[in-house]
Amino acid sequence: MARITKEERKNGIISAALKLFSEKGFYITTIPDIAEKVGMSVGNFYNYFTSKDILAKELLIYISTYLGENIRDINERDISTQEKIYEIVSMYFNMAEEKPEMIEYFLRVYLSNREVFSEGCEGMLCVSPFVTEMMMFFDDGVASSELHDQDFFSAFGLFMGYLGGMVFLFGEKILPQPLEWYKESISQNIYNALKSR
Amino acid sequence: MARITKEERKNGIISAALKLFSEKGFYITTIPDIAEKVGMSVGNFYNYFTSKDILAKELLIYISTYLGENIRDINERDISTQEKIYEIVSMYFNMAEEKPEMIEYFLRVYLSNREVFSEGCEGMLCVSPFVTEMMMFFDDGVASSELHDQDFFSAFGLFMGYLGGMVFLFGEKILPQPLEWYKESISQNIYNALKSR
Amino acid sequence: MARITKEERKNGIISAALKLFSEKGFYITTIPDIAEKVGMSVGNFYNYFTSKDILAKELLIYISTYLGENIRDINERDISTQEKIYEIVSMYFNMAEEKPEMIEYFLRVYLSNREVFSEGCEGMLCVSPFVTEMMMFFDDGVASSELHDQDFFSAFGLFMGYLGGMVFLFGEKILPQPLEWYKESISQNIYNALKSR
Amino acid sequence: MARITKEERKNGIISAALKLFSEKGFYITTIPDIAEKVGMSVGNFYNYFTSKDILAKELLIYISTYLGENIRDINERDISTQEKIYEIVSMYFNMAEEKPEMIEYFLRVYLSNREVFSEGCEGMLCVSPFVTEMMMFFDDGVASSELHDQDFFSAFGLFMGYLGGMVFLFGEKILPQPLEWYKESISQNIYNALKSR
DNA sequence: GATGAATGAGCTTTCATTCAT
DNA sequence: AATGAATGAAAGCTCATTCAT
Repeated sequence: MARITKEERKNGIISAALKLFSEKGFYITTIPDIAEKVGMSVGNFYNYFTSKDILAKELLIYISTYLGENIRDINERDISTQEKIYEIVSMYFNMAEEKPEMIEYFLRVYLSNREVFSEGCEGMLCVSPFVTEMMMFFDDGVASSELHDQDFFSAFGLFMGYLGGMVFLFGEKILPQPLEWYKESISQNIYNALKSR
Repeated sequence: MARITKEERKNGIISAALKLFSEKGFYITTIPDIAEKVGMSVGNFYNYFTSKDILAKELLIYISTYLGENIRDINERDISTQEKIYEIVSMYFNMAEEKPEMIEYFLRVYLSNREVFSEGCEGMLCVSPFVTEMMMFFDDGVASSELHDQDFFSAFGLFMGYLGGMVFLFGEKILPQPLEWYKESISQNIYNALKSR
Repeated sequence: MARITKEERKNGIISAALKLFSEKGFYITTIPDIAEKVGMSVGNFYNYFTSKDILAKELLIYISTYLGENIRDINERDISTQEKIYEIVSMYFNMAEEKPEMIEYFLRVYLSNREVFSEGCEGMLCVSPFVTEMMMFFDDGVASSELHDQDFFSAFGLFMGYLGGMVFLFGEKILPQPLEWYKESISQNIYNALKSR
Repeated sequence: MARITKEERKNGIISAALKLFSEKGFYITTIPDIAEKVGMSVGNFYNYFTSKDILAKELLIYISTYLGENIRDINERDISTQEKIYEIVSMYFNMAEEKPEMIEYFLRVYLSNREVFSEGCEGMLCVSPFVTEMMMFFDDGVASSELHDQDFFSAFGLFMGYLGGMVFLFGEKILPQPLEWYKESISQNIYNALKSR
């Protein structure tokens, strides 16, 4: 009799909203749009998320957690830092191809609708699961003398800005090659930039 | 008797809109907001720009041209590629501090409101003055054997993604130091990533 | 406890809009006008009709159907064609006195706001229930040799143009007598014009 | 040095407005539209007509006068009433083909935008040059015993409603034949309806 | 006479959110 | 939990008309 649990309903909304927000943008996507995609009434939507903004914030935490977990998996492997860089780039690009809504949500919704996240996600609050894991990565690399000891944000901005930039170009259909194709050179560039001197 | 010319009026709108869009976002900013900031009636606004979307596109071209000109100035100087990198980073960070609305517009409005720019700014159409100049920079660097000969987008994504990422962190007030402070390490990182091997 | 059904709401709008459009014209009548007359919020209006134009088209079909049904009732009676003419004229004038909004909508909204009906009501699309019935009337009259066999539009234009013209004069308060008063002479004129020779 | 006289300017406006109003309707046509078509500034337009409504009324008088003159020419000819009917129908249809803006203005602007003409054109005030001439026509026909002595409006409504109806069908591109083609049968129908019995 | 920038009220339409059922 | 009709504020945009030049 497989009842749909509250948890499943919530996941359904998350999944639908993620797709719509990342495709059409936060303001273009309406609550009726989302409700329709889940197959649920508008009124009922509000039993799961008390506002559009709250939904956006939960989505952000959801993605950040997911990304963080993926990076932790890589961090925990017994491979060199250079190999880790390659793995993170691969994972990120893979996600951008397989589940583009996640990365696109980051780039298009989070990075640009400040007003939506200003209350409750100040600083890196909603994004910390992912940022923390990147910190671990750098610290490990520096500890093992594979990476140059530098300010975290200089390194973080390079890594994530670079990947974000590439995915943006990919999303705009500007890249002449598939994302896959750039993995090597990009990992190499990142490594060259960060390695100990 | 210092009449306000049509050109000046248009510039007034551009300047006001740039500020508002970059601060509050495209959808939160209303035409009445802009008109009020310029000190002009709503109706009159439409004598200068036929729609909100058109304004957004003209703004993009305006910024791209401005950025492109600044980069050309650097490109034309008789300095090493490594120094050019430093100059571009400086110029970019300087702009982010002095005229934050320009860079923020790029990051927050252009990069995320696809639907606004999809008609008329396909590909890199409205952004070409700036992109072209970055191409020149890379080509020159490769020609003089200072830079590693690689795919343009790999290099472009690194450079602009990195700078964009830093400015984003700066805008979010996450950076513990002023942007200025990062110029050296970031230029170095970029140079290390791109230099000939 | 006598809830208002969706159907009743829609009919309420139709009825209010019909009155307002026919009295004040399509462009002078605003959606707030209509909503207020139905006792409903502006927003809610759009749950029933997706645009002002759509409403206008549905209204036209509504009237055309209503008129068509009335003519069919007359067509099916076992009376002479001359009597049918009298009955149609009576019915039309009666309607113009009792439910003037219907005829006036035809004359004032449909006949003159081409741009509103150009998409979706091309030719006689939205008006066919009524036109079809008039065709039946003529065909029957010709078949029984009571009417002269002539081009349909020559006959249709006479009949409807004449009636429309009279109702227009009536609406302009130009007629010295009530519409009622003209029934005989007009029916006679029409019959004389169309009867077999 | 052929200066453009005030009169010529006014005629230019009349001609342009007539075309625009009849094609697009009164409310869709804007004063800037008209000014542009005449090649004149918006501000200057108001030196010739003090408002859009005034223009509409002057247009109506202009057309009514023109139509009246054409009918007088026919009335004054030494031909039978039946021939006069044919001549009037011909003239009217000819005008509808050659200068459609005039007839269309009558049908689409005057007949349906009551609010525009309600002040200043009450009753048949602005249309009297034309109506008067039609009255003469009927009176003459009755006096010579060619027409049945009946109420003026019964006859007028038939004549003008019929012609208007046909031109409407023509304008809607519903008629399978050119207007020309219907002249005979329509004149005959009108004569049959009105002739003395 | 001529210009056209300027005004501002008002229009159609949208949408997050509520709440009676 | 679930429904979806209802609200109403606010958005983008238009246009007749004015008036300083």
